[in-house]
Order: sequence, then structure tokens, then C-alpha cells
Amino acid sequence: MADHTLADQIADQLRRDILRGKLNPGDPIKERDNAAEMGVSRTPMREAIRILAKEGLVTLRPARSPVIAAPSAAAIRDHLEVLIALELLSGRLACARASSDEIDAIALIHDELVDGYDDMDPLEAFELDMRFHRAIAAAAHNDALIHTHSAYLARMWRARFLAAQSRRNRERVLGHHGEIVTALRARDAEAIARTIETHLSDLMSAIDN
Amino acid sequence: MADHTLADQIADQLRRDILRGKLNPGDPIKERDNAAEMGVSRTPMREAIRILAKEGLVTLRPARSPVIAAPSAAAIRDHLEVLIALELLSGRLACARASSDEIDAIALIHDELVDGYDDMDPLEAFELDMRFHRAIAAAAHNDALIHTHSAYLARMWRARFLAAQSRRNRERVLGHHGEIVTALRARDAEAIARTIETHLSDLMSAIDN
DNA sequence: TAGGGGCAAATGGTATACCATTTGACGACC
DNA sequence: GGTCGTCAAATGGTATACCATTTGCCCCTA
Repeated sequence: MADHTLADQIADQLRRDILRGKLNPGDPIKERDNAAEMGVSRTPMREAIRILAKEGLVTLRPARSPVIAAPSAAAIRDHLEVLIALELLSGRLACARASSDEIDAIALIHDELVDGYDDMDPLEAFELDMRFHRAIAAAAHNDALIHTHSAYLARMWRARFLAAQSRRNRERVLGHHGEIVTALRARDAEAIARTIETHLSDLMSAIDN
Repeated sequence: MADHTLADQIADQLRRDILRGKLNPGDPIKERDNAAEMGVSRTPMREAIRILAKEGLVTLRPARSPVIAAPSAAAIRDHLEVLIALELLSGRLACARASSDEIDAIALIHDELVDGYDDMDPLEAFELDMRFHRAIAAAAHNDALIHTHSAYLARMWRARFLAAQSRRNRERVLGHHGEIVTALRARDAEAIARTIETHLSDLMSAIDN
């Protein structure tokens, strides 16, 4: 990140505000007011809003203020189905293409999460979780996959975060992560596929509640 | 499509020009000149360019004219890998969720393609091919999948079209499509997955040439 | 008093003017 | 004659002014 154009910076800022819950689903983003508030003109604010719209974080309505997206349960289910497919592909490709260094890095993130889970701010723990999944996608060595996967993660951030709040699944999630690392080390594509499928199916149940 | 904002119309126009080959990879899109040429101001032209950039059809360079994207062979391979995953998901979900009407509609597109293949303008035939794949995605009843799949199809339009030009694969492609329809009718998710995988792997080879 | 029409404020869409950065070429100096 | 510096043209980024549409309130009327 850290692009130098104003619009990108604004988009980053808004994204953080949305994901952190500072802005809530349904809240309008009036380009005039927001621009004034942030001390910029409407042009980059407008562009920033479009960026977030493409990412699915805000909804554009014709001749109406854009609003923070409030995805329906069905929409979240849809996204999750696609996310599972993307992560399956990530896992399979990573088994074939990841360097040992990359696998080590993934394992390291897992260790950090295991060690610190209870002491961490939930947000911090969750970001580590995201980094774990992102690192696997990166190890697949497929730029298109990295981007699309990342977009889906961002879009589901809120839903996943809320689901993760119920810590009941702690053991199970960490266990899955461990199995994923093991399968990756063994380069066992089928095992990793099975684990990922289970992992995210659990998430689907957690969200449905 | 057919949105009413100027930027969307411009984006549509440019998209067509790019996909039809009127604009070639590497060509610059100077927002000032293009805007003047189309009789609009820079603002919507700018926004249109951003839209296409998000779709991957043009590349934005800092402090430089945007250019029509010229994806590398590696990038195309990456996209195709993801596309395969998306179509596999489409096929599987369609087997579970498609209505008989939807399957009939898909079969109809297939028939049109079989009947008219030799008489058609290659472009027309190709668009029918795209409609076939899009219809399957639609039958999966997953909006996120439909959008992402559609984006990938658009991004690969050019490469797929060039690959399809070599008509050697005609029989094989139509055969695969037939098998897909059969599997769909039988609601056989495994069969459809196998066929789609084969279908697109062939495409991958065709493109690699 | 209830309903409808119209007017004003708000808001997104578009046009344009201004600024900063880059680039390429011309010219001066070594 | 070659190289480096400087300046001007080009181009994308940003700000702002203007326009069209929508919306909701208020007043007028039946």
C-alpha cells in the first residue's frame, strides 16, 4: 500500500474505518461532507469511494449517497463459497510451488498465533489469521489468485471477525492451521484440500449462527 | 449494462474497442485526448479508465499515460488457473441448484453453437461460447461467483479469442460442451468437474502455443 | 384537516481551471 | 564533439464551479 495518490490514501483510511467498525453498515458516505471533513476536494474522495465500491465495501446507488455495504446472509454465503474455492486452489498450488522458506514463514505465523492467541487483542489475532491465509495464497505464486483472494478476504473481513469473536472454535481453528502446515510440508495436495474445506465449512457454520 | 452515467458508457465503449482489437495492447489512453475525441470532459473519462483498470484491461502507471494491458504469458496462465477453479465451482453448484429451465437454456445455447458454428462470424461464435459458460455460472445461483467469473472471462477475452481462432479444436470443444450439458442433466457433479477441467486444460495448451 | 403540488435544499454527475511532475530536446560549457 | 543542465511542453492529479435530479418540507387548496 502507501500509494502516493490522495485517492488511494483516502481509500485506505476509509477501508480501515469500515473494517474496524468505526463506520457501520448502512452509514452514508456523502462525498461532499467527507471530503470537507478530511480536508480534500471531492474528486479524490469520489475516486476513493469508487475503489471501495469495486471492492464491495460500499454500495453505490444511482442518484443517492453511497452507503457502507451491509451484505445479506445469502451474499456472505456466496462469498464464502467462492473463498473456499480460491483457498483450495491456493493450497493445492502452494503444495506444488512453495519454497521451503515460504513454508517456514507460514509455519512461523502459525506459531505466533498459537503462542499469543490468548494474550492478544482479538483484532491483532485476527489479522495474524488473515496473514496466515494470505501467505498461503502468496506461496501459490499466482498473482491473479493473490489479488482475487485478497479482495474476498477484505470483503468478508467483518463477517469473519464477528464469527471469530466466539472463541469456542479456538482449538479447532488452530488445529486446522497446524494440519495445513503439516500437509504443506508433506506437499500433500489432497490432505491440504480436505483440511481447508473442513476449516472453512466450519467457518460457514459459525457465520450462519 | 446500459448504466446511465457517462463514465459507464465510456467504459463500455472502450471495453468494446479493446476486446474487438480496435485498441491494441500497449496503446496509451491519454485521458485528455480521448476525452476531447469523445466529446466529454476528463472527469468521466478518468473514471472510466479506473473502471477498466480494476477489470484488468488497462494498466495504470504512476505519472504516466494508462495503457491497454498486455498480459504476459505467465499472467494469462495465472488467470486461467483461477478461471478453472471458478468454473469448477460453477459446474458443481449448478448441478445442485440449476432449475430444469436453466439447464434447458444452457443446452439451447449449446445447440445454437453446434448448428451455426461453421456459418458464424468467429466473433459471434465466440460470444456464444462465452454465453454458454456465463449461463452455467448463472445457474450456480451465487452472485459473487457470477461477478468474479465474469470479470475473469472479460480479462481473458482476448487470449481466449485468439486461441479459439485455430479451429482445429472445434470438434473437441463442442464435444466437451455436450458432455457438460449431459452431466448437468444428470446432476453429476464429479462428471462435470472432470469435463470442465479437461476442457480448460485444453484451452491452456492452446494458449501456450 | 388531509392531500397534493411546488419550491428549496441537498447531493451526485460533469466540466473546467490550476498545479506538480515528468520527459525530451535544445543549447551551453567543458 | 560529447555531456550535462535547464527549460518548455505534455500529462496526470487536484480543486472548484456549475448543472440536473431527487427529496422532503411547507403551504395552499378542497
